[in-house]
Amino acid sequence: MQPNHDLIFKTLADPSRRALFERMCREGEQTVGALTVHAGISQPAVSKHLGVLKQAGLVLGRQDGRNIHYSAQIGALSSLIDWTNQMAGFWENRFDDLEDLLKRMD
Amino acid sequence: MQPNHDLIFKTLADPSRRALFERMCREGEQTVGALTVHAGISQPAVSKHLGVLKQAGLVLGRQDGRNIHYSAQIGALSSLIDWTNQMAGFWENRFDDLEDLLKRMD
DNA sequence: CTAACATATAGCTGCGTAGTTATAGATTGA
DNA sequence: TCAATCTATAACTACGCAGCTATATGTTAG
Repeated sequence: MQPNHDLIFKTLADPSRRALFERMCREGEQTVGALTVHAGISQPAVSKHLGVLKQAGLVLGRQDGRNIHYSAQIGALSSLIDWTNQMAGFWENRFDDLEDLLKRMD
Repeated sequence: MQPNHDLIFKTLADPSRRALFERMCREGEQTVGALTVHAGISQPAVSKHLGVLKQAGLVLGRQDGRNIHYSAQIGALSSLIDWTNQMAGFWENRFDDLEDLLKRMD
């Protein structure tokens, strides 16, 4: 699990892509066709977005005949959570340092 | 606190911008000049990024003479945390539903 | 085998934006 | 007031990429 924060952020920065991911989180496995119906964009556009999501590890495809069922891989969000926690950690450490400094100034 | 997920994701999707934000989280208030030294891009580019970060509420500027000290507003990340929790929530609910279904099938 | 269906790829177009240099605006010190 | 310093804005360029249509690939049904 490298810190591929860039890939995750860039992938989720697109609204269409985020909507696709959200739908899969809400409703589980979905075929490309089903996703296309609600996406408001063309099927090729959906396919391309799914490719990007897959590349980022956010989604997995399971072939079933001529359908492919895509599902959200919630674990891929850990990268996001890690980054956020890291930022919050830095934030707190700075206050801890300040506190220490103030204590030493008694 | 609207769900301006789009703004937050788009803002943090840029590596230069994320690096600036990270640095402010790590080291607290920084002047534009100090940030520019480590950013690897020109001062105008840094200024523009700071403008975008500010617009997204991720950063705040405090004027001090001819310097402006920018600081990370860690609270703005709550939008990100909310979204992640929401996704995880959907995920879990789907398993709960499945569990219920299986129970009713006894 | 063939037609119909499901998804992916190719090729193109337009827009958004990150970067640049040049310059303006603002603030301080002499 | 003038020069130096710090930051922001203007104007431009280049590139990435999201969207489209058309078509290829793959799969099942008949």
